[in-house]
Amino acid sequence: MQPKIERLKQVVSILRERNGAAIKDLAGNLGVSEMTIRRDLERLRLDNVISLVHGAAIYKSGSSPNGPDADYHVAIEEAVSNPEKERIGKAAARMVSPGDTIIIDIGTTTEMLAKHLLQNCPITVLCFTMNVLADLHRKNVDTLILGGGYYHASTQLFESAEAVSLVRRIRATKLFLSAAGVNRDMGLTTVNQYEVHIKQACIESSLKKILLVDSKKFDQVRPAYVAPLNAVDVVITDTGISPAWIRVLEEMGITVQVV
Amino acid sequence: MQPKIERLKQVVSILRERNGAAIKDLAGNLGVSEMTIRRDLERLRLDNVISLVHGAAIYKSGSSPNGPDADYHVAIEEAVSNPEKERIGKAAARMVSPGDTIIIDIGTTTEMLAKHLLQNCPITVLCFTMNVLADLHRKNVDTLILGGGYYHASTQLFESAEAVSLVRRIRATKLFLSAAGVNRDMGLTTVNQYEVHIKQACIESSLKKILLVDSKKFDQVRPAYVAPLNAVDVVITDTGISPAWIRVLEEMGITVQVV
DNA sequence: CTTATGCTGTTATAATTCAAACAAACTTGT
DNA sequence: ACAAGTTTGTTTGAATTATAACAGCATAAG
Repeated sequence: MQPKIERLKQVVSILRERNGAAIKDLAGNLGVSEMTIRRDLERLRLDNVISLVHGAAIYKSGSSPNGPDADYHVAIEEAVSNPEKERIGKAAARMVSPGDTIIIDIGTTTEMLAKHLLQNCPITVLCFTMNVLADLHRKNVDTLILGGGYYHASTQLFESAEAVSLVRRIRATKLFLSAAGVNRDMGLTTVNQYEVHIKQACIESSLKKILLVDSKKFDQVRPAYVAPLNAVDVVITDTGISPAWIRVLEEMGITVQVV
Repeated sequence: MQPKIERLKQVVSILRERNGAAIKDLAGNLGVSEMTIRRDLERLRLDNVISLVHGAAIYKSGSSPNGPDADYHVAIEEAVSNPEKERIGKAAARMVSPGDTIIIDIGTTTEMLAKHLLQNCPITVLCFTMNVLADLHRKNVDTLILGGGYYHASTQLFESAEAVSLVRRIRATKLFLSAAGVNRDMGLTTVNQYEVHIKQACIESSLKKILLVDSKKFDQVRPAYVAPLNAVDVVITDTGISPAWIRVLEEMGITVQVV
């Protein structure tokens, strides 16, 4: 039941973003069979979220407010957009000033930063993922740099040794870093080993390091070690953080911003 | 010609309103055959207004490169969907076999190749531009590699020294090359110097080099030298090529395909 | 008047998708 | 641990759509 709900959210997210999609594409993107997607879509159709045509689903943007299962629709929509992460991203966007060169790290929280960046802001941005790229593509940022390489469809991430070289050639005023685990003794950790070199290079190339993590990440440990806690200068997180953690961070000289 | 433009506008209007529609429905609503709708949609797809899936079309919102898509008729009048380049791209797409690793060079002609590539074809693709990336992003190719770097908004191109390194690490079965000038004595030339290293690296990393050029490019010379004519194995061009040029190329051992 | 050109519709064949049924894998509750 | 209920993937024949090729028809130019 849990994985199914998660997949349904992803399906709705994709359909909303693209206005619709072929069943074959959805199956490929989510790594499940077409039959599974078909059953998911049938459920969404009954809830009036989409309309089905032969081979594809089309998102209904003019949502029916008084549909029989409108609650379900809203529930899915809200769950898709995580309010904590959105607030964190918004706060991070406020820290960006004209003239900055910023690096946007991989991760769902840092994606929110890209969405909330102002239009026509004269900044230089370095990023590594397709969705951040798509967001910035239309925002007329001054300079846009992408660390290229092999594309991972599941995470929309480009990865290569050359991207690391590219980062090393760059000097940024601010880095917006993410982490899957934040532990006092084990430091900042992430899931995939290939992210490590990129993240470390980003830390070394940036003047001010800003960590964006929702409060669930505290005390967690993930397999790939990135850096010690004191590698960062600022932490932006949500109100779920414990007072003890705030004390720990501030004793290390880290500024904590709770949103 | 006038009734067709009118119908195209209606099609765009419907698709924009509903986010997308089945071909069968469009044919019914507009009172024409499905074949006609299919041809209309193919044109809209090449103009990047919609994406096509089996049985339906999905409207692309906000992806219009210049200005609001409200006055799409401008794009239609422009209709720069250059038929020669389209045929060349289609012919090139037919040369791609499952299992291939292909490099798609920069240029408007090579873009057409990306648009005509089959969905779910198990190939590895290396590219350098945003629009090719966007085309391939949803086609479920086996592996997708992007040479990253600084983004040039005007040409939708990523450029960096690291992209050249990336190309050097790769071995492709087929390269689809473009050129701004093709001259017997001056060889293959292009406009910008920064394209040269990429193109040369692509040539060195590829087994079979296929040049895609419309016939207007013959005899022209551009400032940046790329390679001699005999660096390529196959030339695909349109029927505007002169018999003399065909003879010249074939005497060099180059296969010429006219479409 | 004839030719050329572009647009539309029809056909036949190929390719893709659908829907149902069953089996395997995973959850859940006892 | 066991059984009941979900969820997912695969297979099959049937239905739908795609593509290419050809023919009809209008319009415009010579």
